[in-house]
Amino acid sequence: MRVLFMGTPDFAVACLKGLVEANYEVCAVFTQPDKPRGRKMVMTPPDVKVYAQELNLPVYQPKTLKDGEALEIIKGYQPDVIVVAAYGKILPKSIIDYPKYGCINVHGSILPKYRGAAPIQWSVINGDKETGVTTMQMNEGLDTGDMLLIDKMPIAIDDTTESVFDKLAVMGGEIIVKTLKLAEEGKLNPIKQDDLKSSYAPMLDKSISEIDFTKDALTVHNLIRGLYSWPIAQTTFKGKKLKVYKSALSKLSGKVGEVVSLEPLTIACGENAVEILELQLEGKKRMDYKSFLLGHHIECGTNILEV
RNA sequence: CGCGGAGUGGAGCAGCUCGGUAGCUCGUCGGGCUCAUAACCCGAAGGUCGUAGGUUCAAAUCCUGCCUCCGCAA
Repeated sequence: MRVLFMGTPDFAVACLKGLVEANYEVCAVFTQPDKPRGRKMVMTPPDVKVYAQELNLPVYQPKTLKDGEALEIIKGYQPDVIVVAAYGKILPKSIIDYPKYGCINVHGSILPKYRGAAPIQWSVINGDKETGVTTMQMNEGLDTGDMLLIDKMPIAIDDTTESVFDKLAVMGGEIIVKTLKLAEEGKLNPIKQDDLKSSYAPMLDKSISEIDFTKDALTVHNLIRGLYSWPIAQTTFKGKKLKVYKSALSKLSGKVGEVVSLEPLTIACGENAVEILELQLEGKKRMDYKSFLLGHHIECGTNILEV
């Protein structure tokens, strides 16, 4: 089975890796164009490109798939199936319909929940106890294709978006191989998505990263771990941005924003409190709460929102 | 040249405005107290103050270049 792969970030790398290690013939890889990143705007290639080049696979980074050019390239490889994982571009019908087995997408949620760009992030932010990966037969809609296989896993209270990503990526690499195998054997059983149960998980942006301590501790904690490792939940301390990298739930309580313990640093929320374990003040390095307290002697009872 | 913050013993910070031989909290090491301790008491080690120059009798502190880290913006 000739596979053409499309994907961009590390999540997609795991899928590609799964295919390669299962000895599928990956004929070519499509990924997003290199983009400038970081403070110095250095052009950085997507993770998938780096990995594909290690394997000496041909890599294509078209700006768009909508002109006929991409389709021509694809036709040149005559793939039996196109596997898409976190590619970040909409595929036109002409491409979706081209391969014998169509286009199969690996999605980081239990569809139809969390269609869209950031399913994993939102499942953590919302405090879901379970998530998973779904493979689907792509159609023209946004993650609306018929579901092929689903694999589930629990989300622990101390999981972060990053840790869930890692686990789901591995599962993604496995489920896509299973899916292709069943496809070849004609044993797939596509199931229509129930649109009424669907939800949308839009790309994250920094506008939601401000911590609202009036919410209950669990909500705050979910935001912190859901935004890890990007864009990181934040609050304000002495007029400067304070990013919170890691937190845990505390049984203590107090007025909103009040420091109720220093061991560890614990801030009261609308209900209960969160332990702030790792943080970073604007202009400073990321550090644990202990180091932070050495340089900023804060006392119990201080309202962190008012200093 | 996108905007801004920062580089001070192992860690986190103060000192820099008003130049004059380095301080705080913690850690480390030694000793003491204690049934015991991450608690307490006494003592010790450890710093070319990012780097290269300049001004000066004298610079962590003022001026200039460079390096590195970080926040914002992209």
